[in-house]
Amino acid sequence: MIEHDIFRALADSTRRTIFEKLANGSMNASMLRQGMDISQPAMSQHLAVLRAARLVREQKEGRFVNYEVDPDGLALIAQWLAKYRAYWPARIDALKLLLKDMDQ
Amino acid sequence: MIEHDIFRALADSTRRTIFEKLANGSMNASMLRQGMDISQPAMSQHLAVLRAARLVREQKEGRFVNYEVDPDGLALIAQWLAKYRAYWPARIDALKLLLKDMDQ
DNA sequence: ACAAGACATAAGCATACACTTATGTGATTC
DNA sequence: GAATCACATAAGTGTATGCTTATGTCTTGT
Repeated sequence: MIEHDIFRALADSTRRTIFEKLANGSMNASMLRQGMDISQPAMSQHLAVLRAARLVREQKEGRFVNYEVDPDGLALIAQWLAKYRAYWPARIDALKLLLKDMDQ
Repeated sequence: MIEHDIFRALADSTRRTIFEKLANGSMNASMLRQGMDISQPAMSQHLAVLRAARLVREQKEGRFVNYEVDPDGLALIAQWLAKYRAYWPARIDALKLLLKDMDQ
């Protein structure tokens, strides 16, 4: 189940950090490691988990592998969230923000 | 970190099922167990995790404890998701629906 | 061709987690 | 007021998970 993979992938704070980094621009695994105090295999394993969850996708470039955010994963979260829209109170600032951003 | 609690809580399929049940109407723990093949302590522990993540809140009624969806948790997911709005493909129906609902 | 670099995979290990059984707590019923 | 019910908590256990070190694969540079 992809839904399970997504939430499991995001349950780890290191993977959330990696994802956030990629959201600010595509990077290869070595660049991602910079300033993260994480071994090369650990990074590779985290990226594999994020890939399985479709939160990230790879693009091989020679001996480098460029990683970028995969919109599919985010779309699936949005879909999951949309199921519960009946519970979103209109007052919540986060949602207003959301609305504003999507309006343009 | 509440963000961590939320994703960790949703990483478990049993807890997602519980949450989905509650989204269809408030229930106490015993009612939630029906048709779920889960022990009473296990249910209690799952509800504690969902509570810590602010995905669910309790309302004590005598010796019963009624559980309902807590919009705060959902709002926090929406907030998290909003950070990556640049990557949301415009085509996604779930998001369009979302937008429409929030517009009124 | 060979050395080195970028990354993936394998195997082992310590910790986290979801479950179990047992017990505790507070509210209701008889 | 004693038994029962609804639920929480404690303690123990097997499995999942995230890490490590070691090694493999493919590409690039010389």
